[in-house]
Amino acid sequence: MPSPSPASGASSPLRDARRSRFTYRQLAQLATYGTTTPLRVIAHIDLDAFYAQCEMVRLGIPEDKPLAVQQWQGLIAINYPARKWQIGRHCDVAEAKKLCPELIAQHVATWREGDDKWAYREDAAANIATDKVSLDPYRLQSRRILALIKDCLPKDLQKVEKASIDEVFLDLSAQVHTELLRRFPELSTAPSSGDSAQHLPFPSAAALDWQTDNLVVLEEEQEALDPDWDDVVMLVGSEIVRGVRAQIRERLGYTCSAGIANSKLVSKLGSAYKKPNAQTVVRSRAVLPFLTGIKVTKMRNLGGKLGDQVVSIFNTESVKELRDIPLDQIKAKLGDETAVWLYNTIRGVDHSEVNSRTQIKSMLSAKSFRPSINTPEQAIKWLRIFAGDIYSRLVEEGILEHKRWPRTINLHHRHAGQTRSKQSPISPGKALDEQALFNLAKDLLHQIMAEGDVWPCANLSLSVGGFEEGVKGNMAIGAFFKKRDEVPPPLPPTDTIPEGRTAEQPSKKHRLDEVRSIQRFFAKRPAGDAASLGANGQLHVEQLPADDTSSFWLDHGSEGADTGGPGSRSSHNTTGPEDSAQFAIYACARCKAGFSDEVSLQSHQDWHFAKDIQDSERVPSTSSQQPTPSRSHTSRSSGSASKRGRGGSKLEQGQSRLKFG
DNA sequence: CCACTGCAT
DNA sequence: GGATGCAGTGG
Repeated sequence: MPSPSPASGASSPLRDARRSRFTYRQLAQLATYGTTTPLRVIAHIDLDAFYAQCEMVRLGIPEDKPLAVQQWQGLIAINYPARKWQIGRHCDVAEAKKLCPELIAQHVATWREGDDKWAYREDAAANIATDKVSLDPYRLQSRRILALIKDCLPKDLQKVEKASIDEVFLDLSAQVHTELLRRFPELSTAPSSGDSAQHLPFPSAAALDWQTDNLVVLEEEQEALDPDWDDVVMLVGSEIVRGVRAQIRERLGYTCSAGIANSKLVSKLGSAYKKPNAQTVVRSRAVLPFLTGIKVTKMRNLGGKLGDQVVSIFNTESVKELRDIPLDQIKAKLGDETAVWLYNTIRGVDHSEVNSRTQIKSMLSAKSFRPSINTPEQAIKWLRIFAGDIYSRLVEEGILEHKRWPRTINLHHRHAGQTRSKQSPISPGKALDEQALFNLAKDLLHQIMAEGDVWPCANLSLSVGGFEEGVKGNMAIGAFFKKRDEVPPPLPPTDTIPEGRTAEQPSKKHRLDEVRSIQRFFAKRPAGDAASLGANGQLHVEQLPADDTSSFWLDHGSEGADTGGPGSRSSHNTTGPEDSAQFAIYACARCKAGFSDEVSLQSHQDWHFAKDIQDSERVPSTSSQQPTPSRSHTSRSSGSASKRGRGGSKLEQGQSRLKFG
């Protein structure tokens, strides 16, 4: 249980000078992802200015060129070269160009009424009234990166949580544990007393080589302390992360920053500490000094109202000053639970779990209207576009193969500063196509309109969620080659990886939801189609296609920052995210297999897809205390979400065609 | 199960 | 600020 006692473990006062502060038990807990061991190793990886990098890679723009991603007149991502010109998120395009005339402002892709697919369009910004942003290109890149990260880690010792489109948390504990036993055989011999509370011997190798890592600067006396196992595990973790980052860079062309620490909380702050393209290790001895330099509102869950409340109540943003406030005094202001959570947080104490989850739980398509819209006809036009957008993404999720199936649909609406929403179940028994989604959405709109006060409407959004897993890997591979058309809904084996716990959260209750459990199985990935980190923490690269990096986006590049609309592009095609568009024959980017036609390649890629799913089902999970309400988690890697570009004309990477109404 | 709120990128 | 996504609260 979380106790407000200061920081990490090992507080035995009667320590043998030649023994570690840590015990055999604490070491052993690494193997099971114990959430409270002070030896735990968590990494947070954050892509640098992600959308901007996606455009740089897609367009083949040299790394040092300033580029920003434009959305209407605003900027939603600014790469690091552009930041040198003081360009920030608050700038609009005009201001930014004034600051830096050479800035490349690439507008995001958009859906356009009457068109059946998203596209990069030169005139997007001028068509805010008819276009809606599509973030699909970034979702696709996100998936590729995530799949690669998973491929870099041992299949049976990985725990990966997709935290957002451009961030992941890794719990490296089990992998580090394995590596530790390999490097330090003395750890494998049981404690002489047979008591796991016995302290470990000191690590035999004294000096640790941190290579290019950033270490938080410490006072000399702190730094002078002998390295103990908490330092060693961080070193091993940072080696793993360095390898993963190198792969992301080499194979996909993206840079990222990472933090390695004992908790999600601190690792996340660590990844932000130095950017771009750097990693920061926060050893346990460095946690308090590190946090001292950070504003409380920068800490997770304190960036909003609660953070403001804390600042105004205690009259300081300083973590250091807040640490001087007695717990009781915080309790008096914030209530016991929140107070304890805050007390721990500002000391870097966070036992929240890294959830094995890489799949999306809901998807949303939204539009803010400037100016507002005023009629049902206008609204319905947008519902059509939302339905198209969401349907195409559902297809990517594997709805056609029943891999996943959404159970609810939700329409939100904003009027006069107020928002209202209506939700309804999606019949699991009926075919779900674009038209069906559209009809459901219209229904919800009518319900909302029935309650009045709708117009003018400033915002509409349609979302689906409550995904359930459908028939998955237990399907023979052959089944993936069958026709994919409307199929009956999935009869999902309701499932969930037993996991979930969020040790402490501010001011929230922890409902004990049903934690349904599942058995996952499946054959192992045939060795050799990916880079992986062996138990020794070294990166092993086995036959990953060299062209994987260059073929995907880069072949789009040479035309510069043009519109890229399907109509404006000539010779590259793209049927799927993995293909090598520049070759006449169809080659699988994953394994180099060649095919003579698109259909064969697609089938082959579907096989990869299926295999990825299977592989990803094997992540172990553990439980500890305090359940968190969770529905169905499970993980999959989607190294090759298969896209169908059926039809003749060119599509952007990963696009799918839609029929609008 | 539904509607809403808060936090986050 | 806009487009997303997640988790939690309370009815």
